[in-house]
Order: sequence, then C-alpha cells, then structure tokens
Amino acid sequence: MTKSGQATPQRHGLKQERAVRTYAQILHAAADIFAARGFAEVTLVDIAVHAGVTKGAVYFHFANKEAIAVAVSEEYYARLPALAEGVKALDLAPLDATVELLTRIALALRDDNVFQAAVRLHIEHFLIEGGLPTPFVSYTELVRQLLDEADELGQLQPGTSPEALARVLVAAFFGAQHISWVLHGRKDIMERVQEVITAIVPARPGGLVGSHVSRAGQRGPVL
Amino acid sequence: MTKSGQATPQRHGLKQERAVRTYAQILHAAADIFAARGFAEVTLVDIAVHAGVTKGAVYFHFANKEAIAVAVSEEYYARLPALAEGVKALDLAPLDATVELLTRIALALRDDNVFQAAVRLHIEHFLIEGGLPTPFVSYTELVRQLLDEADELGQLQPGTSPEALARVLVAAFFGAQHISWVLHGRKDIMERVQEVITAIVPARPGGLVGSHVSRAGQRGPVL
Amino acid sequence: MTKSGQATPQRHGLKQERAVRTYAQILHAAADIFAARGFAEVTLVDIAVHAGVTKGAVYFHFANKEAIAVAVSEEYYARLPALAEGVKALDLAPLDATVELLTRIALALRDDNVFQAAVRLHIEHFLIEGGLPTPFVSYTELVRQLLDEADELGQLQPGTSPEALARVLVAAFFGAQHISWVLHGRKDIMERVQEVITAIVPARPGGLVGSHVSRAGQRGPVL
Amino acid sequence: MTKSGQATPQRHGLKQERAVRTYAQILHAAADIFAARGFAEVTLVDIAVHAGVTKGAVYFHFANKEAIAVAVSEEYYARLPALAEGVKALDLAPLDATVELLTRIALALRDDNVFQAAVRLHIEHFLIEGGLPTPFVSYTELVRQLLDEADELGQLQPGTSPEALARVLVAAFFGAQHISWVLHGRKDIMERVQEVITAIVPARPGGLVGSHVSRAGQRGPVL
DNA sequence: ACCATCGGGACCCCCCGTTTCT
DNA sequence: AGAAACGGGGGGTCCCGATGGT
Repeated sequence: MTKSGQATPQRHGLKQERAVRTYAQILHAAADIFAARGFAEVTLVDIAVHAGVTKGAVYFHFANKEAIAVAVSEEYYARLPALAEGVKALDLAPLDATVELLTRIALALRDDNVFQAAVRLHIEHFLIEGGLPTPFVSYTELVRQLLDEADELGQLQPGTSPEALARVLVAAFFGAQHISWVLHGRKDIMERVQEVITAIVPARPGGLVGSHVSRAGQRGPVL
Repeated sequence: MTKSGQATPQRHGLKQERAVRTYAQILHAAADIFAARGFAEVTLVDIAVHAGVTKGAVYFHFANKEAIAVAVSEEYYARLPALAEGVKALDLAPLDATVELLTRIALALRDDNVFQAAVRLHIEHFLIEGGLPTPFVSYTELVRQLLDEADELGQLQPGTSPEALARVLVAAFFGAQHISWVLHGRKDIMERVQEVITAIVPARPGGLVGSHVSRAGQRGPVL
Repeated sequence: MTKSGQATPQRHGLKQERAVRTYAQILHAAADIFAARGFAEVTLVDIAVHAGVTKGAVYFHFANKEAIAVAVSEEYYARLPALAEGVKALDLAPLDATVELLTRIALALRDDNVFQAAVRLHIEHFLIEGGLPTPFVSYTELVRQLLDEADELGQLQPGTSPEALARVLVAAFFGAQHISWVLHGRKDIMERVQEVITAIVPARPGGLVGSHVSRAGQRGPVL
Repeated sequence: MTKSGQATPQRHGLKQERAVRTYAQILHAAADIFAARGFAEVTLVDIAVHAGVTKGAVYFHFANKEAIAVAVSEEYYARLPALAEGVKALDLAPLDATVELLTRIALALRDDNVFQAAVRLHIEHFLIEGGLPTPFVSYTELVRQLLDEADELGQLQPGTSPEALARVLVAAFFGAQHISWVLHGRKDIMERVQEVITAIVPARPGGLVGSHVSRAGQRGPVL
C-alpha cells in the first residue's frame, strides 16, 4: 500500500503527481468499498467520499463506474504474477511451491482488499458490462506449470493428469475461500485452504503438510 | 410440480386453482430469468411479462422482489432432499452413493433452471437483503454423513477426517461448477465434476470411476 | 380546455377516469411550460410539479421527456384539422376562407398554449430525438387546396402557381409569427399576420382585407 | 478571415499571433459545429476537439460557452453590412437591389456556416442566457430603406406601406429559409427564396424576376 | 379473493460547464 | 495554455403501495 511499488505505478499519462495520488486514492477506496459491499450496492459518490475527492475527480480518472471495477480487477491481475515471482524466488520443490503459492494467495485474500474486491467483483462480473479480465485461466495455468514440473519428477500419482489436477485444485481453492467468505467472513480461510491442500496435493517426500516456509508466511493469527 | 409436496405447500389457502397456476407461473418464470440474468438485472416487470401476468399479480403473490428470489431458493432446497432420497433408494456403497449424488446434482445444475437460479441467487445473496437459506451447510452435511459411513467401513485413507473431506469435496464441486459456468456456460460441467471426483474421492474397491448407475444418470433428465 | 371535446379524448387504454384526468393534466402542464420555456429548459420535475403529480405518474403515462413533447405536438396536429373544419363550415369563398384560416391560427397562437408549445417544440425539434410529426406539409397542403379552388375561379393573378403561393404564404405566416414572438412576445401577431395577408393574398373581389367573418373571429383585443 | 477587419478586432490586445490563430480556429470550429448541431447539443469539448485545442485554451479566449455563441453571432452581424455594401456598390435600382440582397443572403445561408450557425443560434436564443444581438431589426431596416427609395420612385403599389412590406418580406424570407432547412436541409433554398421574391416584390419595370446580377450571384461563392 | 391500473418517491449514473492548480 | 478537480442536477429507472374493478 505504500506509494512505491505494487500499486498503480505510472498509469496513463498522469502528468502531475497529485493526479497519481488521487488516482491511487480512488482505486484503493474503491477496492475497500467494493470488497465490503459489492459492485451494485456501491455508488460513485460512496467511492468519491471514501477517497476524499469529488465525483468530478472520479469522473476525470475513470469513464464510469465499471471502469473503476475493471481497474481494481486489473490491479489484482497485476499483483498475481508478483506474488508468483515471490514464490519462485524461494526455489522450492514444485509441490512445495504450489502449496506456498496457494497459501500466500489465501493470506492475500484474507488481508488485502484489492484481492477481496477483485474476487467479489468477478463474482458479480455479469453486472459489469464490459471487460473484466477472464478469471481462473492465468491462475490455473500457474498451478499447472508447477504440477507439470512435479509430474516430471515423478511426484504425482501415476496416471494423474497435471492439467486436471490443476483445475481441481483451483476449483477447490476457489470454492473453499468462497464458502469461508459466505459462512464466516473468511475468518477460517487458512484452515479451509489447508484442508484443500491436504486432500488434493499429493504428500511431498519427507515433508509434512504445511512446510516451514508456508508457516512462516502466516504472519497473522491463523489458529 | 404436483400441488402437494415440495413446492408451495398450500400457500395461505389458495382456493382458486387459477391462483395456484399463477403462482407457479411466476415462480418458474422467475427461475428462468434469474438463472439467465441474475437478481439485480431482473426487474419485476421482466418477471411479470415472462410469466404472462401483470405486476399487480406478482405483487399479490409475493411481498417483493426478494420474496420471489427466496421462494425460488426454497424450491431448490426443497428439491435437494428428494434428490438425496433418490440416491439412497439405490442402496449403493457410501462412496458410490457420494459419487452418484454429486453427479446427479451436476446434471440438475446443467439442466434445471431452478437449480441454476438458486446457485446464481446465492452467489448474489448479498444483494438480497433478507433470508436466503444459508447455503452449503445442509449440502455439506449430506456428504459428510456418507463419508462417515465410508470411514466406518474403512474406505477412507487412514488419518482422513470425513468432515474435512466433505468440506473439500463440496468446495471443489462448487468451484468446479462455478468455473464451468463462467468459462463455458456449464457445457463441460460433467467432465469437470468427474475430475473432482477422481481427484478427491478415494478409489472405490473394485469399482471404476463412474458406476453404471451414475452413467445411466448422465443420459436422461434428472427425475 | 373542457374535458369533453378537443383534448385527449380517450387515448390509449386508460381505464380509470382518474388516469384520463392525470394524463390531461400532464399534457397541459407540459404545454404551458414548454410554451414558456422550451424543451431543453424544462425538466421532468417541472412538468410534474406544474401538473400536481409526481415523476412516477409522469413516467407511467409517458416513456420519457420526448414522448411528452411528441404528445403535445400531436395534440396540436389533432386540433389543426378541427380548426380547418370550422372554417369550411362557414362556406366562404376560397380566398376568404384562406384569410379566415390564417386568422384563426394566429389567434390560436396568441391564446392557446398547445399551439404555442407545438410551434416552439418544432423550432427545437433537433433536440427531440424521435418522431415529431413533420411540420409545414399538412399545413401547406391545406392552404394549397384553397388556393387551387381560387385559381379555378380565376381569382389568382394569371401566371401564379397556387402551390408556390401556398408555400410563400405559409413561410410568411410562420416568419411573421416567429418574429412577433421573438420581438414582442406575440403581442402584435394579429397586425403582422394581417400585413402578410394584405401583401400576399390577392385582393378579393368586392371584399376588403379582413372580412366581417375574420373580424368576428378576433375575440380578444387585437388592436 | 483576414486578420484586420470584420472579425475579432484586436481583441484585448492579443500579442502573440498564435493566439489570434487559436481564437479564429475556435470561432470557426464553433460555427461549424453549432451550425450542424445547435447550441445545446454541443459541448465545450466538442468545440475544443474540433478546433484542435484544449478546453483550457477555449477558456482562455472565451468566458464561457455562451460567449462563444455570442462571438459567432457577432461575426455574423459584422458580415451583414459588408454584404449590403457589396450590393450598394452595384448601384442598382432599389427593387433590384432588394432582390440582389436577399439572393446573396440566401446564398450565404446555403454556403457559409457562420451564417448558418448564427441563424440557428438565434433560433435557440432562449437557451443562450445573455446577449445575442436582437435579430431581424437591422435586417428589416436594411430592406425598409430600399423599399422607401422604391416608394419614392413610385415603384410600389399605391397604398402600400414600405415598412409593412419590408416586414413581410423579411418574415417570408426567414420563413422560407427555415422551412427549406427543416424539410430539405436548405437544398432548395434558392428556389424557395425566388418564390418569395416573385410573390412579394412588385414586378420591376422592364425587368424580369431575377436580374442578370443576381443570376450571376447564384453561381460563385458569396464574396 | 384475485388481479389490473395507476401513482409515488427515491436514487443513481452520467455529463458537463467551470475553476484551480501547475 | 494544459492538466486536474469540482459539484450540480437531469433524465431515467425501479420497487412498491393505494385504489379500484371483476
């Protein structure tokens, strides 16, 4: 959330740095409020007020309400690869990397309202006429690559298709976080995701479920 | 759809059978249209027109738009047990019964717009102020019971919690059908659900994935 | 302006007589206010307030603001023939009838806000997306028929085309009333129209400009 | 269009000639676009874009949107006398001069978008809060002077008031061009104006309708 | 009882003409 | 002169009662 780094580097042709600040304010205010109340129940004014600017400012930066939603969603899709890079950098075995990736995404879903907003907006994507990025595919692709590697190392059950397993894993992860959200406001998301990992990801050689790495990743009070 | 039974059990003594017909018309029109366009994008007039009645008629039978959504959802929750009974009647081994149940629900999701509408409405439940039944719990409970039985028969991996497995299964199933819907309009739902079953339900002794029963179910309509 | 007669006989399928009343109220309020301030400067709320109803009522009777304008315009085009009939009934010589017709229309423009509104709306027709009736043509046709008759009676200058003369007459009449409106709020419309008649309509045999009939038509204080 | 002269007489000492160019660009872009779409339907951005400048530039030169409209209108009123001078220079008999004047104005209305814009803006003058020059009066005055001269030469019908005839002529001319605009996009304006002249201007001694001069004028551009 | 007609009021998005910073 | 921000409605839409017909 710091100005440098992940969020809205130098989008568009925003010339003045005040504009960049305003843009980011609006985007994050929107993420906050979309995460909490969804697309339909949020008005432009809500976003503007929450961002501490006026409707006009919002209108200057975004063509319409949908454009804001799209921008939030794109911010999410811009962060995902960064997250993946972070895992890559750990140089783990593929299955451990998979677990680590899912764990980190789960954490982000619990703590980062851009993630929360993006998921919720995608759920409501039919309300948003144009142009949310297609969900799941890049995500599934990410997981599939890791499982392919694992397969080559002979770490999957024989006869298991990495592609199918990736799809199942993504589906289960998505379902688990969704159910956790609906039933308990994502309070239990880490446990539910752990269950998913345990049940679906093959046991890793010499490793317990939940490696030290992924444990380390759990900064917040998971249990 | 018979007057007695699951749907609209003698709703406040509808004397004239025309009223019953009108009620059912509205309900099914609503299911159709909710399934296709969601809650927010549907207006009372849309439902009225699609049902071939006037706004006044709708208003007579339902307090408001949400009440219609709730009624559709309740219709769904009334059908679920019936579906479960159907599986029970087959007298299958618990894991086979689980598979059968999931398969049948997937088929219903593909073919029956009450099911489709209910899932979609639940997805948008935050738009619907009051009173959609809490989702997932009865569902998860159903699966858990079957897995408990399987556990007692020693058909689960040692150390596996039936409850956790039930949650994972439900999550994966939900996620799979959702992704299938978003990406391909549920055209590939059966394959995706099969993948889920294969990856999560333990292999049944001497049984291939997809028993004759569930195969048979893949052809005809649900009931 | 009485309920019976000229205005809004039994439009649409307005079943309840309150509805008919409301419709007429809105229409006349709109005429009033359009006549005074034009299309663009009038809001739906203005009309609703002036009619003593709410926006909802307006929305029930008219699809949008333009539809109101169109209705007012149509009301005008419904009254024109009636006016022409009134002249026909006098059984005057064609040129006298022409004069009488123009005179009566001028009076209506001075006194009747449906006429005023229609003319003004037509002036702003480019603001009104769809469907104002094409102006001038039926009007010109009316005059041309009278001049044709006069021509057959040899009352036009030899070599004069009745059609062209009709066009000129209509143009001059329209121009005169417009200028009178812009410069003097139509206070001097009768004099200006009289000037037009004098200059363009050939002198009638044995008749002075401004026959007794048309004088009689001038109920208000013309001079 | 030359820098000196009719348009933009040293408007508040524009030092830079770039500014002069920009001013003219905006003015003519505005004329174009006002002529085509009227005052209300044109936005500042439309004008700015069409002129190839930014909103800021527009605001530098004009206080607000109305000021642009007023400037266009004034440009028109600055050109009218020049047009009259051109006719004067031909040294025609007064009635011929009248015809010539009307013909040239008609041509300008057909070909020059400053004229078109001005007429249209005047039509919508009620939308333009302050300060459009009062229309018709200087125009009528011009014609009246010519008809006065003709009267003194005994070229009007006895008993005809030159003033009234001027008013009728202006009214008919205005009406004709307006109707031509509304019905046929001014394609037939020359014919319609010719009809007006034929019907209202007394036949000139030894001259046919449409003198060689005005005929000549029908071909080339106005100036 | 059941349903149709009609009217009520509450927003919301969008758009735009304007200033205020650079 | 350009970039950015401002704020005020307008029209449209909708969900829903009141009121009557059948």
